[in-house]
Amino acid sequence: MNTTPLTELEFLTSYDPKIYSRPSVAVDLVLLTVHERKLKALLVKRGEHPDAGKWSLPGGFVGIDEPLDAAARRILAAKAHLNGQVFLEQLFTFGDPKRDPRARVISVAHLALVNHSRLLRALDASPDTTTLADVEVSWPGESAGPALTSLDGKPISLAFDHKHILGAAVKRIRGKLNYAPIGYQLLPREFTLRALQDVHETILNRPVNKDAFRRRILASDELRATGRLEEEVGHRPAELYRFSSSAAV
Amino acid sequence: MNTTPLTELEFLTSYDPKIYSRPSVAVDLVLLTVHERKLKALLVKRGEHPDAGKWSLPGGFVGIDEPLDAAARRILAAKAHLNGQVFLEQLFTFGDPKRDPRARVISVAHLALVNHSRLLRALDASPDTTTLADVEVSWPGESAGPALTSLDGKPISLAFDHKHILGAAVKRIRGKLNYAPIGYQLLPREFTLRALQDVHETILNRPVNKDAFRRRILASDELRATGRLEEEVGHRPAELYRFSSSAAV
DNA sequence: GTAATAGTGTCTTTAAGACACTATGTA
DNA sequence: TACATAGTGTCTTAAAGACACTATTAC
Repeated sequence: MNTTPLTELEFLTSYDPKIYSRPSVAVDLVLLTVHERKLKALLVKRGEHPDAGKWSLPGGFVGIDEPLDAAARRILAAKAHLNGQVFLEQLFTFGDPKRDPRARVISVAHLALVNHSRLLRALDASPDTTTLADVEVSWPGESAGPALTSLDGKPISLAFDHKHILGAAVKRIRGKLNYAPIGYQLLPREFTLRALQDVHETILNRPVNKDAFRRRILASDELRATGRLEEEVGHRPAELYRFSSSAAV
Repeated sequence: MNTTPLTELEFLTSYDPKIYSRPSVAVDLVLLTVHERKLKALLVKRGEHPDAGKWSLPGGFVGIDEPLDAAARRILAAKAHLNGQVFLEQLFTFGDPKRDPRARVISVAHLALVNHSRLLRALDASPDTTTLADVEVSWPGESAGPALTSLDGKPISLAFDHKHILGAAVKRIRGKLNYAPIGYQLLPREFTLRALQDVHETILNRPVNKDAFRRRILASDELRATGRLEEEVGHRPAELYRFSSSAAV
């Protein structure tokens, strides 16, 4: 058996005759945050056709030697000016040949979560081609579908298949809430249990039982009480907690 | 604003200067089945370097106009001779730049499930470069890691990063068992509750409570009793069930 | 009849939900 | 003081686990 390494070109042409019509690979980013009991996603305004003027998820092509998550973090830094620790995970790969009318572009969608005030500070340094749109999903529980987005109460439509990517992101974060401690990613380092419950209710789009929520969260040993209280709230202040393995933010 | 459509070449060269060094995109397939209380995966023997002679997951490049799931089904037909209805879902996209030493190949891994006897019939028509290897995973519950594979009790190592792809597949199917009716995908059209429980125990690699399992499965309304009994079993025969929405197999 | 597994009934345990009650800050 | 929300204690409910018991077929 011939074990002499082929050159990359030999390999590709022998294995993949369509080497010169390979798909492009991009990363699109669903950056979610929660503010005032609303789920919000970062969008950027498209400057070029197709869909020029429409809002879209931030994205970009993957470098030839760049890991997928590195591309996602590069886009996170470029479009949202977020550099430090940010929750990020791969979501799903969208590969419909017609999803981009110009060419075959396969998009490896990623989900990122960041707390609202940190995001606002970062976006202050951004051009005004970005916005935080409200995200609404009508479907409950385990079902799924596209997400609806609006700005100042007015519905907006997204470029390409981005409403489906956003829908997949909402489904993912709803599912993860049940078994993974991710709510704190959307809050400042110290927060009250009520604030965490608000985040859960916003994401799930339904009320959650206060007693059971407190019992479950505290029993899970994921939070650490600080002993300090919130201030200036006009009523009895709640105790502040931190996430236990404080690699957070 | 110029709204004249660019040609694809103009678009790609302006947007993606590295057009001529784009990654290749492949699909790798984790085809799982269960037989005699063992989880098994379809492997193919590599004929070419690197890793010539090693076992690997079946895979192939994605056509320029081919949807990702279509590529997965094409590979399913080519490597396992499976053509009809087969459970298939996208798993995860593996994009480490060094995962293939020859070139940048991004792999969109897919998970497929099929019942053992149907698979054996299909594989009868296959060359002997395929095998069904035993899959073992040591990590329990929600944790994860690479999978171990063995043939006739002897450990085998897989090509590329395929042990990690296989590990992700086992994690996925374990998670899905908790909320989705997928066990029946691994059984013939009619099966006993005990057989379904065996499948669950094999995948989860732990015993499951018989009473609770029966109650939960029957309450979920996913199964339909046939009224008929299994035969020739040497003891009291169990009733045969079918999956309710019998799009199955 | 015995062996072996199928299938049922019921008690215990665990976690969620309901709800009333007390606690403690601001105004 | 009133008010609003924080936080606790306990009862109810739902589902899982434990376990004993009956049922039915092969032999």
